[in-house]
Amino acid sequence: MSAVEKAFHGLRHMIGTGRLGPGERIPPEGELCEELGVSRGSLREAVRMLAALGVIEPRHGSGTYVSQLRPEDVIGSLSLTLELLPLSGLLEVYEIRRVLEAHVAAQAAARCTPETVRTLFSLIEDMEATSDPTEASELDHRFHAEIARVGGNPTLATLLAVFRARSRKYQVFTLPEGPDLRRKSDDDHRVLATAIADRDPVAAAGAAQSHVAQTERWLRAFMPPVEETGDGD
Amino acid sequence: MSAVEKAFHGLRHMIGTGRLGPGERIPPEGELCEELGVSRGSLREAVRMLAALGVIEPRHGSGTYVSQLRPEDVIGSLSLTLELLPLSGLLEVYEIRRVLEAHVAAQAAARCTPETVRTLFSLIEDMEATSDPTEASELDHRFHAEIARVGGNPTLATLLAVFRARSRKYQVFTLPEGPDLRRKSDDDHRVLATAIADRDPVAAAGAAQSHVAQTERWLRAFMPPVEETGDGD
DNA sequence: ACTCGAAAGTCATCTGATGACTTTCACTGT
DNA sequence: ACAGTGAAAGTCATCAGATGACTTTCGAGT
Repeated sequence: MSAVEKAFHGLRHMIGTGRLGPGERIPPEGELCEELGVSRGSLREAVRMLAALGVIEPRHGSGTYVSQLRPEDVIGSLSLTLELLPLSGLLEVYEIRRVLEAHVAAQAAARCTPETVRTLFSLIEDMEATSDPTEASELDHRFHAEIARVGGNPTLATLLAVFRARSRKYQVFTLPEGPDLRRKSDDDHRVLATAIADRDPVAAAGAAQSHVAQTERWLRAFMPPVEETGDGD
Repeated sequence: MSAVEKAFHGLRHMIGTGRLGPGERIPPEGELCEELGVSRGSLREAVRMLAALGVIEPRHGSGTYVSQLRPEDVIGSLSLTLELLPLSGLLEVYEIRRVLEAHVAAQAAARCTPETVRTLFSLIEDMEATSDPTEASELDHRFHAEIARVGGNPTLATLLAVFRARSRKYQVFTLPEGPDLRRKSDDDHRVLATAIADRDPVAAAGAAQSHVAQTERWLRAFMPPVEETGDGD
């Protein structure tokens, strides 16, 4: 086993066995180097790996701390890499997103409060009122994030936020067809918000699913022509 | 921006813009250090971060290569960290797993072939025949993996495999109640496989969902008594 | 009791040197 | 001409030492 791997697994083991708990500060570099039997350079590389994965968090001048180890912490690390995926792979992600958006919509319908309804329709009105595609995209994000929040599962809400962030990079609303797409999108939002307000989980799930499916079709339409070069390695 | 961040974002940008494509070898450390304006140590830390995230892959003596950038590549990185989550956070993950297992079961029911049916029932028979909890757990994994594979979305199959790997760490089948749990689990499997064989997506989804929910209840029952200390930061 | 500054502790970075592994290619023997 | 062998170049892996930057702590002074 290489030195970096030794340090990486050693640290992971300390956290996994509870020797280092969430939020706790880990020993300084010098001590860990001695205990793990690696140089500072190798240890630092292992620390960076765990930091990239959302497990620990170095603070310059203070020390290195274990994260809270909530699912959101480690899922957030996906946001750094998901945007590197080619569009072809992204469509598989969309199938997952479609299923999960439908689920949170149904959950939100079952749990929604009058205040939630007010918030959702307020966001819709702002969305319909603005002409700035960037602002519209931002409001769209907040609309879906609110539904996910009401759904009651922070981990799932984070996961969907990561998926959406990737989609937003495409900025479909800035295309020549943008206004048409936005009109259709706004309609979808009203149907979805109404289903939630009616506390109708089945209708909400259906509306959310077809909304995501619509976005998926747009991306398909605007993605570069399919390359039939089998992606064999 | 720190030196490591500079290198990290620089590399990520090269990959994101296509200057470095999937499978391609990236320039040697020396060149990248000069181009990015950081020392070798800082560059190596950035490389390790991207490697931990499944984006690049260093090969000793040969060079460092961009991964294929399939969704599975980056999702696989979660398997290193998901097992560090405390059980409380894991239950949120279970809700996601439940929804997605139901979806792949329905998909599998819609797409299944006679060969799939044979494979599934063969696995079930092996599962019922063995008395070794570890082997049973392994067969259970293969059973669900086969369904996910037939579901047709490799990304989703990988994601579910990661979730299951975390659950298997608990080894519920080795508990005193293990035999009872296994009997119930085996029944669930037969119901699920039958629904798939009948090409009945609705029944398959329901069976998968209740199977996961059952596992979830077992974990809840065996998890340490709930700590009511509100987890506010 | 409060403010300020020095000192200690810790992470961040750079430089240089050496080792290990892979790949390439010229050389040698058949 | 061909195959096998071994040396050499290229590349990543690791270590060691020194310096800088930032945070926290604590004591002196007001």
